[in-house]
Amino acid sequence: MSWTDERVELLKKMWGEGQSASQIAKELGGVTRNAVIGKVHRLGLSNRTTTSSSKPAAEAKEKPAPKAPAKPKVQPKTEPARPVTPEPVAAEAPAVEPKPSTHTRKQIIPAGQPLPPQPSANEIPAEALAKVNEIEKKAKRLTLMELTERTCKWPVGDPATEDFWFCGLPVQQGKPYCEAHVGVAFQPMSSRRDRKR
DNA sequence: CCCTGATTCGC
DNA sequence: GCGAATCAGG
Repeated sequence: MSWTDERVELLKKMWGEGQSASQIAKELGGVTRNAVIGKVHRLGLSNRTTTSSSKPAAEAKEKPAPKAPAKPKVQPKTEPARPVTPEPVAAEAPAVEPKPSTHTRKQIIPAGQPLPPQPSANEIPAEALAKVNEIEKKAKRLTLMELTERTCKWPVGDPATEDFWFCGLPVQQGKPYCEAHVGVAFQPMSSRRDRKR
């Protein structure tokens, strides 16, 4: 297989969408993820919002923009870090914690469903739930038979209905669910402290 | 172990 | 230009 315009176009598109090199390679067929990555680099479109790792920015290799005048902004710290509200860390929060989240919660748990390890009727972080909702839209919607060692086995819908499927997204290493579902499935039981935003 | 992207270097 | 091998990191 060679890099035809079509294939390159698809590559660009998918890469732009944040698809992983392996996924792109799978889609294209006839090439490995290495080939895809190699091509991506040759095309010059490398960095993007990667899912993990990579090089933060140890490099101070500034590419002087065409007209960008040098900006001697000497950052003492590499981390832009979020300006933490200068608040004298008193004891624990005075109890009631602000609940900005809109409770437009949709009942995602019908009834009599053999749900996986759910934190009882516990209160799952609204954020985690929101995350789940989002990814469920992109879920692979696999059937029981289609599940593999690496597909999220989180069930969605009512098993007694046609509207039932398994997430199917790539699982979190080790766990049986994808990242989002792991988030709601495994609650440390006491992780109620602040959120990192 | 699985996965990710980055780089190298012979072809 | 290509991409397997290898590397580095999660």
